[in-house]
Amino acid sequence: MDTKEHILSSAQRLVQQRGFNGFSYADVADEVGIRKASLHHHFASKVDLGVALVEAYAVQFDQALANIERTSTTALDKLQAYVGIYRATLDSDRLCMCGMLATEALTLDAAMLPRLKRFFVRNTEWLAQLLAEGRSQSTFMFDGAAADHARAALSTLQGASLVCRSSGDIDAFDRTTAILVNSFMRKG
Amino acid sequence: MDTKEHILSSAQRLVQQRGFNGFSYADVADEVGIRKASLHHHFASKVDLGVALVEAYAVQFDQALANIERTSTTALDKLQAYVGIYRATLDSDRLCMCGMLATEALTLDAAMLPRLKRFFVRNTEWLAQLLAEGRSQSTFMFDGAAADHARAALSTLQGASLVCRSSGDIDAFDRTTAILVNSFMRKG
DNA sequence: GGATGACTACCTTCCAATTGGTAGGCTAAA
DNA sequence: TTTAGCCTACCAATTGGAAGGTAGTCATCC
Repeated sequence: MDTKEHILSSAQRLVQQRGFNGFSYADVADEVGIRKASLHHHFASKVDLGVALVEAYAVQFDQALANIERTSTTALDKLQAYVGIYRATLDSDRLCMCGMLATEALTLDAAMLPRLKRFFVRNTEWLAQLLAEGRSQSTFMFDGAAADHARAALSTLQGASLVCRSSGDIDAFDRTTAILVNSFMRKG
Repeated sequence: MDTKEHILSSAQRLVQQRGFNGFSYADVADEVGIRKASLHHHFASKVDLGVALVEAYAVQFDQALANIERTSTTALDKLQAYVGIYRATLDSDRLCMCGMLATEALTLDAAMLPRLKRFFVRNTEWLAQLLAEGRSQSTFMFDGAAADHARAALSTLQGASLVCRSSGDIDAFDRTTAILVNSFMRKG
């Protein structure tokens, strides 16, 4: 139980830093301090571990979103807090785990894909509602479907994280997200 | 020579689809139709292959950019043609090779990283010049440094590709890029 | 209360397959 | 005669995983 969580958090970090094809059971075992075979006791196969990782990550993200709803009041605050999630991830030398997995999708077991997809749907829906809320309050301004702008915003955040990993320039990430947030603000 | 190019194009596709950690020398050898050991004759190590891949990809991209300059006249046309590169990549079930590599950066040999970085710098600079050109012609409109908007646009394209790989929804990709292009257009 | 059995968590040992890579030899062209 | 290009045949290390054993913790039933 404690060990299981230890495994999950260790493996999650490894995926976020190195990708699903970039770590092995041996890596996780070393970090957790148990033998490789004991890992198989908790997660019979690497696919099982992968599925558990995506599901655990979805729960974490839902909690983070709920936390934003609780602590932020305005639509702008919420949007900035959402950006802050990605910023914090970058700060710990990680990428969004599902962004990482998405690039590796063609190599992943079929069992992981629907869960992965759901993560993006969930995020897009949450953002869409936020944007729609902001528009109805005249805080935000944009043309067209909120869902499309939500997906575009999510894309920008994922892409900015990826670009930042190559450049190492986190200030550039901040400027990108500033442009993103600003694009929703009323002009004039 | 012909074989060498065959190896490069095969390996490039493998990286774009499965990532640098998602393919092996055996995979390439099978596709090219030679033995694994013969690969080592052309590229002594996988790192050497990786370096050659990034350099070849940079050349390809430079050619594609030059091609845009030659065939497109307006800034808007050029921007749309640039988006078209990513769209075509998605259509062949690939991601931008350097986007793929960027996510795996923490697992790559140090020799690949400066080349990878240069790709993003090059793209950002090209886009920045395009955006600046469009603004000076009053085709585009945006506040602040063109370089920052260029980086943001690149981020959106990379991220939209990644999200599309998970959703499989290429229409959504088109809507995202439409929003991106539209964000530079004069309003009212 | 003590034996029983089920269960959890971990272990050592082993496995076949795959990884990137080496050594050395053959052939054909320059 | 050298060299480029390819081969067969290896290699050690690592991969994910299977087999089977041990120790502790339960609840249950006589």
